[in-house]
Amino acid sequence: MGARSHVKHYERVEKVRLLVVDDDPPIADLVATVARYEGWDAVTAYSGEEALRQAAEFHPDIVVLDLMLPDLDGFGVLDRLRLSGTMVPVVFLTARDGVADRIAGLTRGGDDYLVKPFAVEELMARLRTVLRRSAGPGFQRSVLQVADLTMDEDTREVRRGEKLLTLTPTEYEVLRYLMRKSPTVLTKAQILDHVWEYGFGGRSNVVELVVSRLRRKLDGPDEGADGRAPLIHTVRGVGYVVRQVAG
Amino acid sequence: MGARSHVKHYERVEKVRLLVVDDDPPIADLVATVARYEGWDAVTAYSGEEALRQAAEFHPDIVVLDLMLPDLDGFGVLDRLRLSGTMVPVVFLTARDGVADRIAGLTRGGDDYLVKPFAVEELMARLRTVLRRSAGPGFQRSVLQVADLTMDEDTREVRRGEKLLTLTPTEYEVLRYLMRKSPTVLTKAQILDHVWEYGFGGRSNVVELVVSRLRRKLDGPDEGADGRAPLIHTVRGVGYVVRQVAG
DNA sequence: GCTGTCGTTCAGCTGTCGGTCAACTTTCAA
DNA sequence: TTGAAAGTTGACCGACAGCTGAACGACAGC
Repeated sequence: MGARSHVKHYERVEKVRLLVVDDDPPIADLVATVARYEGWDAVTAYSGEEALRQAAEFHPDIVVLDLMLPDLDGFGVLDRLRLSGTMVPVVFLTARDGVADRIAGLTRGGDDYLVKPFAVEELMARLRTVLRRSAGPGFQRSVLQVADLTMDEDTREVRRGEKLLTLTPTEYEVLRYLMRKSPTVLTKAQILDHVWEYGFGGRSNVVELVVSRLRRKLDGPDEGADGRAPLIHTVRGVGYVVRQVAG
Repeated sequence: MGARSHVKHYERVEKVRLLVVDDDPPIADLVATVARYEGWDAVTAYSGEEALRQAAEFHPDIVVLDLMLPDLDGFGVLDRLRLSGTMVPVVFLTARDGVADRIAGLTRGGDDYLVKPFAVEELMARLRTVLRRSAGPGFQRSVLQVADLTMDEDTREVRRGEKLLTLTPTEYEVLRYLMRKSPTVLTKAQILDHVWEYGFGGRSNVVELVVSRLRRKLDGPDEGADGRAPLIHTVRGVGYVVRQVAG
């Protein structure tokens, strides 16, 4: 990745060790693959017992834990993890209309949760946040910056120069992904795969549409007067990229 | 958290050392996790004997002590702690309809108590208060401030500018949590998990409702005349945040 | 026991968001 | 030069998150 020098947050020296627990192998593998692609060490477990074994052997820094497991459920796994003395932070996965009430309480200790189906970038962002927070007090803010465009991932403030921008959730996610990968060119398929929930059927011009709306907010509605130099560039036949100069 | 300069209270240089004693591991771990999340050093003990051992080794600055313990009960632990000469402050945990009267005498020395089930923010607030008090006479007031909104955690006075506001307990807790974490955006789940008692099932629009009432009290009922610039902002799809400028 | 306060549930309303569609523009190759 | 493919954007609308009035039950103070 190399081009991450613009990401001014706490960077671990050693690889992050991630344990993914989900009884649905494709999901577990998807998450593990994305994490490895980010440079992390990732292992998977498809059951509660396997998860406990892996946790004991692998000593993960963070765990992604599905609540719905064949043998021991997510809460059981968590209890036994805690009983064994480990304080490893956990991000839970849960079905949308599943046990909504049982979700209450999951964000108390700095852990977090996500409903399925989730978007991969969303999950990775939560994992990074939880890791940063659990790294101790005085942890660094995570601020992405490209040219005069800044994004504070804690306050969700996005600024072009001094001007504060108001982005919708989707716009925010797309821009974050583009900024994080800047100055790499991303295909529309990549953006779709990372920002939208896995299993999103509609393949249309959603990405183009969101980019269009983003450009208007970033550069100003009027090209001439208020307009600044565009930051999101189209690479025809390939995709989009955020960087200062045209490419 | 870097951006906590608006919290004008006594800040320790070294980490606070907390010992949590509860025979229910999930509860003890919950408290320990939250404390670590706040940047404290925390250890747990699941029995009276273990508590005494930990106290001798770990030299905590403060102790959270459940009264109901398998071997030695909370009073016993306290007695032996005091016999060993330590004056470490203690915050007791007790069942709701437990021995409320016997507790009363215990809170003399600057100690405090809380009935189970409690809300984690409530517990952390008490711990901070007790710590501040035990830091000696002439301890600093803890006053939270965001823009012209101030909250005195000792007197529970909340002011918008000069105007004194009257908040209900729940409103006070929600606002305190929001102010303490300002300018970070908090999800409704986080607020629910931290301000309400653990084990609170009600997964509804309580948070929205409290925020709605808070806004009316903070900004004035009438948007135009008496109305001030809103301080609590909705971040659609995410949660709420308290800060001066719109986000 | 009565009364007022507080917290919660419920339900209706409203505005926002995100997606589809289609018309329009730009780019590029033949 | 011209046509097709790729990209852009305006118009539209269904779904739903969030807001709030109303009502109710629990509880504390008198």
